[in-house]
Amino acid sequence: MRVSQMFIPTLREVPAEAEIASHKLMLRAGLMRKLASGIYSFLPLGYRTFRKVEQIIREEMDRAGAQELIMSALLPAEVYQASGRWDVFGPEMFRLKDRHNRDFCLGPTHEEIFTETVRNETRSYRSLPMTLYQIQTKYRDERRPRFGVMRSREFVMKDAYSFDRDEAGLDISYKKMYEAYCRSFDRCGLDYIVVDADTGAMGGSGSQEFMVKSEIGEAVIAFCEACGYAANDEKAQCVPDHSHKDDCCSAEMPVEKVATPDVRTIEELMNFFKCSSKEFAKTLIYKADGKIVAAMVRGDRELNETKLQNHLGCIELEMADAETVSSITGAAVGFAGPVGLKVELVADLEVAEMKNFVVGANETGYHLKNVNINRDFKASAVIDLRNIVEGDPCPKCGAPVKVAHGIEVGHIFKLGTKYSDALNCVYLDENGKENPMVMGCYGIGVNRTMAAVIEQNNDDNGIIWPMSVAPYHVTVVPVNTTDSLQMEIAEKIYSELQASGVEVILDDRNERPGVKFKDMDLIGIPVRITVGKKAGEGIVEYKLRKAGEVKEFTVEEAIAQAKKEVYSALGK
RNA sequence: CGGGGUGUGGCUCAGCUUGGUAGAGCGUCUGGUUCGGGACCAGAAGGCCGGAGGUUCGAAUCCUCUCACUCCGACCA
Repeated sequence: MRVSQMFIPTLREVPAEAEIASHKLMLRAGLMRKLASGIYSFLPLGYRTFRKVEQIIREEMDRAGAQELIMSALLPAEVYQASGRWDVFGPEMFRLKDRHNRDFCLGPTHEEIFTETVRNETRSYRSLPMTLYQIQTKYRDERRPRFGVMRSREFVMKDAYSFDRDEAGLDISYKKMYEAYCRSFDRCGLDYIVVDADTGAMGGSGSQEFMVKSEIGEAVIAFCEACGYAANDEKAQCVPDHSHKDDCCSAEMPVEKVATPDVRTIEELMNFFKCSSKEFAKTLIYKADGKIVAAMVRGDRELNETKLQNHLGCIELEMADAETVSSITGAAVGFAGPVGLKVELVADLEVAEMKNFVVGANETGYHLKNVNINRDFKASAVIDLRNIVEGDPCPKCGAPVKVAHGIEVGHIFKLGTKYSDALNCVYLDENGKENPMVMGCYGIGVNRTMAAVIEQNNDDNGIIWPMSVAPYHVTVVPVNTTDSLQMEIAEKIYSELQASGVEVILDDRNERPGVKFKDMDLIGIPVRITVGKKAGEGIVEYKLRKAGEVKEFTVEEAIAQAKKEVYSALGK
């Protein structure tokens, strides 16, 4: 295609709404435009890359034996009502009514629909195992759409569902998907890490997330370079720190009540007591499905709500409001403590290691000193409750872990029989006996994957597409379009590459060379062949977007090199 | 959902405090000079200043309401 004819509305300036590299670049390079908060249109260049990402995923799913189908985005309420998720989703779900006033929604995810479809059509053990997938648009009315296409309200997801006879079968299906995911993300040129994830309220026997390491990632991951352990922070286990065990003050001292007017936060306490935040224990009051519970972590730690939620087995967990806190503790917020508290109390492992620490006195303006677990209060459970932090010992090997942010591009999940039980999706075994199918579900965010590729592959000048997902492989840039010799050579390179199956564009715009170079760098075409001054000698310039240095080739050499470059990168 | 910020031509923004009938740069169009990293000259088009109401002789500017976008937080199968 000739650039003069193409719809590539590049921007010189960064639109004010964009914060992160991929969002800025997707707008500047003319890949997409915003329609409303969290809703985007893909323009031709962006859509080419989008389809390439999609196609890579499709090929790898097919290779793994999964079968593609497509379901409607517009779904009747009944299916979600049957699984109970019509209410669970709440305002996240886009809901609408048809002319008969029947409830519909725009599908936020499709577990129910797949389960129902398979239930209705499949009865025999002979049909299993089976994995189905679709690449389809999802709708979620996110509270806070963010970062362009990273967290949007309309997005395309590849979602796959496996149906097996038993757990052993699920393990095999799951492993195939794991491998397909690795291959997909490898082919997209992503640097990613697979982490153990929390299965949470979904139940199930295991779950992993594919994370692209990036500072802008919303997920926190802990990983160990020594043994390869990696987990989402919701899941990462914290090993208690025993280093305080042998401290000088190991003898339990008598409790002292200390007046601490207006000293509420950990920081204020540190100043008041002149000691480190490790000498305090925080008591946090939560509402778990309406029931009040207290949770304790060391003063310098953050409570991990997922861990608490899993322990309590509750659906909804939120911090209690100030009113509830004072009615439970009898004191203003900031003075809660475990001693004499009349609600269930869960303590972090570390709290059990602490001696003679400071807690709130459940009386406004007072704290208690020299408090000890078991002597002064009892916890209903002592479990891992806190967030892991950089340098904590790895739960597998003990080496210090690293903590990084990640973009979740894929999630694979062993569902077990949660949905098949709920929706009665069963098969008949050899003995004619009914068994629930054992399911797995597997998702990849296509738009998000595309954005993650940009996030990892860019510089000050723009995007640096890996060949596999570049909208075009090669761009031919005649420096001066009024020079007929330059144009002639450029046309020749263009048509020969095109004939060889290389996706090539010709920047025939009558613009100054600087404008064309800037634009081509911005849109990130991997190979640039510049036809300039030395056209008369049959010499052109050859430059890779990612490398920077310019090589001089004859026209034939340049064509051959470009073909080689493209073919080898695509594994042809 | 709580707290902040911003809405002025396609993009980036000024003007608002102290009301007087809308500006710059970039982009676009025309003509010309140019042609190796976002050129120059000349000319032109394009905005009921997010919307509604109010105050006023007069509102982009002040007041009220509302909508949208955005950031921080909470939340996130």
